[in-house]
Amino acid sequence: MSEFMDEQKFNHLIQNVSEDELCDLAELFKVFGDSTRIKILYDLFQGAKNVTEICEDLEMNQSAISHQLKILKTSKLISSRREGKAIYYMLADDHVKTIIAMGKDHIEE
Amino acid sequence: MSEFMDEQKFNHLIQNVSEDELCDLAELFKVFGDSTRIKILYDLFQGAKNVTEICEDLEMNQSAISHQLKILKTSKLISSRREGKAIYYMLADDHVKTIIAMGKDHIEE
DNA sequence: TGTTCATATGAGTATATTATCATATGTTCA
DNA sequence: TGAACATATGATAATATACTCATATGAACA
Repeated sequence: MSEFMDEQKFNHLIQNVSEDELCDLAELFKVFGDSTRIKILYDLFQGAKNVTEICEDLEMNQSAISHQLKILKTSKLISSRREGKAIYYMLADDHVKTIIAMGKDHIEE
Repeated sequence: MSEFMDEQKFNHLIQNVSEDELCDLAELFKVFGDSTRIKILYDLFQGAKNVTEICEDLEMNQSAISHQLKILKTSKLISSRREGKAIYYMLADDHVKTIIAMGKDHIEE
């Protein structure tokens, strides 16, 4: 079925998805569906970064970044730890990379 | 790296993604980030359906569905064929199923 | 050709979203 | 403790989005 995924797990995942689960899925993808947020996520592919570093990388102001970091954290796509004055953000798990890779694979055709 | 994807292809996909490509990715995920659209896509997991059938399945009015079908088609997530008066829509390729499966896998944790 | 069925489309409205600005919170260190 | 740095947050304004309504387009068939 899929080029990338074990067929049994794949079939399990896409069977009998309830309306509520579909809404949760939409909420998840909505988080990926903003260029600022996806740039932050991609920036974190390099490893943990604090807010100031992310602001510099994206050339955006601190408040805008903080607002988006909050959304990413609420969706559990990133986690954070404090180090002195700075707060470091990092990807929560490999799903983020995988989902982005899937999207890219689609676009590349 | 990923549980689901060949490591070499995976690494290729996520390396050196340009800012423009990240914006395109955001645009793609934005399409998945609406509950009506994701319900339509999931409805089409069952196979090709015409507009009337989709309206009945989702219990939504025809105009709303047509508007969203247009967005899905523009993003090349679905394709269509005419059969007499009816127009049948179907998933454009397996990426749609894979991306949704990835999202579900993330949510299930 | 005119009527009916199926779908698409444009305009308008209500809602959601994002960035900015101002300011608050929290940490470090003199 | 107070100044400086790092981050978070609330309010606002601008923009984007999705649904509805009315209507247009297109196919089939009498």
